[in-house]
Amino acid sequence: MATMQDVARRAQVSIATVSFVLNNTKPVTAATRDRVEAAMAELGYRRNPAGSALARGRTDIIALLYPALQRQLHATATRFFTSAAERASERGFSLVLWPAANEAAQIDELTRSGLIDGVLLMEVQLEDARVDALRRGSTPFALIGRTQDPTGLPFVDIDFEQTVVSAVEELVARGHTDIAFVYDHSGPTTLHAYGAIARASRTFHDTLAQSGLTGTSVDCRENPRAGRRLGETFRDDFPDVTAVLIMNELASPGFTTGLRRSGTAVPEDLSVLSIVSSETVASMSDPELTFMRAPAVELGRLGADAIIDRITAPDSALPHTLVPCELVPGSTLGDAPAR
Amino acid sequence: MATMQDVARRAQVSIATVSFVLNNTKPVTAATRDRVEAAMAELGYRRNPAGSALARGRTDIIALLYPALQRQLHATATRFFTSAAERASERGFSLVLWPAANEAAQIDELTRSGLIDGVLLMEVQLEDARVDALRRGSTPFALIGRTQDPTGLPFVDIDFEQTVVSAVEELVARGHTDIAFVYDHSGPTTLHAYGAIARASRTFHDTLAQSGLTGTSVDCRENPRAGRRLGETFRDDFPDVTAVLIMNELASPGFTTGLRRSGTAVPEDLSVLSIVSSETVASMSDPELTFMRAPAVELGRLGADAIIDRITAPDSALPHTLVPCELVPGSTLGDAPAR
DNA sequence: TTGTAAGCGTTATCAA
DNA sequence: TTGATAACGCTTACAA
Repeated sequence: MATMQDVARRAQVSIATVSFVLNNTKPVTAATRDRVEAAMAELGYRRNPAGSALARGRTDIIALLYPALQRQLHATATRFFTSAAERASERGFSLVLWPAANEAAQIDELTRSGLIDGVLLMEVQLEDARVDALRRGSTPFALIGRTQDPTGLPFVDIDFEQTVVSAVEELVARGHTDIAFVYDHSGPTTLHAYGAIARASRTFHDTLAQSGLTGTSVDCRENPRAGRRLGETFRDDFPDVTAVLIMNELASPGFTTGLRRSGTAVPEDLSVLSIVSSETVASMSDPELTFMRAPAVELGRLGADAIIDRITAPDSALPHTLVPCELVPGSTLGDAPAR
Repeated sequence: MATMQDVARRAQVSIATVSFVLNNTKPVTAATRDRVEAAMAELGYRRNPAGSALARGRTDIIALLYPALQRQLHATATRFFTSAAERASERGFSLVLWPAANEAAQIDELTRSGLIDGVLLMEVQLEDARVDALRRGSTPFALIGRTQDPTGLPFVDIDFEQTVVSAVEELVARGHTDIAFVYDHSGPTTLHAYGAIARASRTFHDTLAQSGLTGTSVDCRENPRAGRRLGETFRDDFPDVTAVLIMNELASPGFTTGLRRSGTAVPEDLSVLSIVSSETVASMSDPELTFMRAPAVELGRLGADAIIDRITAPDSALPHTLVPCELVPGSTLGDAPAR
């Protein structure tokens, strides 16, 4: 493994000069530059990141923290990741998924180690101990998601409010007046405390209230079987509901299965609109779900930009970016049945 | 951020002594050890990995290379990852998902950088340029998967041969004599050249041949819609087939949907057995798929052990471990219809 | 424009 | 049992 010293020797220059051409950090005559580059090529030289990190105090590595060990890494989340990684790479950083760092203590550990330059946090909860840990520390960070009060925090997030408003408007425009909102109500081990759920749910009720309507909240765990069970008894349990907003990607295909099995016609008897979902899962359902696509690719890019900006320009304005989901037509949305 | 020097000063010992207690690398009197540990605690000292890496020439970081930027990170793959990460952490290593290193050149880049101690490779193809690159280099590596001829390579993999044999036996025992095997035949951008497909397909035909039967290969892209289209015309296109072995997790729920839509009763008219799949996806199907579960958790652990053994004991025997999938009952397997 | 040399934080050898 | 000290590979004033 060739070192800078080797390159310098071969190019007959000092080690400093090699560094200058490698990093474009000082002007170098074309001739010397050529010699150095030739030497690097011949030796197959690669900068040793450990040495570089030690000298610069930076590693150009960003950790994406996702509770993958506890929660399932679902289709949408993986898109965030790949998109963010791609963007980071464009900007000269490596973004890696760090699975073993999802409690406050582990975050302390990771950030104080100096191994990484910044942290991108996913699956943020309304009250999130990890965010507190990051705040206390000095490692730059950004959130994909938001806490209860994200003032003073750099974040990018899905615009759940706007998404739900659009979704409800869509349903109301089609004449629906009795609408249910399905999501996982269970404790903080799943989505309960996640900002996503909290914001969407509140907006759902607020928006309906403004139209003089009231909505129903329905609980459903995040797996296809729970969705199916819900679907099977839905008509009996909620006879007046004509449209369902479901924010539970994993349960959604099961839900339509359950409806079909119990003889509930979709969308004739019941419209279903899945929000914050993806093509892959929506097309597993029968009929294919009309859904609102999570802007995973865009948010991934924005998230990467957010954390990299924090690192490279700590004084820049904090990003507070919200991106709504976009409606993708399917076969589960219809007009309210006549009464 | 406290350094060793700070700790040494505070504990009134030399920096070397601090290193000895930190790494348990030389005997130290209980008294001094206590002083040092106290100092570390008081200062909240953490070892700086960059310095350590530079001095030791090791980082204790393992990169899991998965073509996540090209292929979708599916449910089963994420289980591999989380399981491997957990095991690595138990053994004192960090295993991170490295998205931007899936071509030979990038692998050179990554391994020569010295940033990581080892590489765990997923989605291995029969002829895999990445494996060649790793062979040429000196970075320890292990495969989750196999090339055409894996002799001399450390690997753990699904026992596709055994899995398919069991699957076929199951179907034959139920009287099926006309069996189709569904998978994605398309080019190397998807599974085509992956060992998984090649091995399973060959075994499928061999096993049937031994029973004096012949099987049919059927092409289907890896997405739910392709599965559905296939299902919709399956009866017409393959009127004699009574059982389907499908190795295409993403397409499988769509396939049952297509069958149902075209009036093909499962399992009365057609049995379906999905191999190398997972609970999550199998239960999205209606009826729920009988499937053979990919041993993701076990293989993840074994993969982590494999690469860590290569790093810590380069002379140990090369692992050649195969683990078959296990049958999980569902509702899509039945006896062959009487003729 | 290029070179010298002092760090960056650890590890590990060699003495004491 | 402990302490000096020379690496490890790179960056970056400061000098020339």
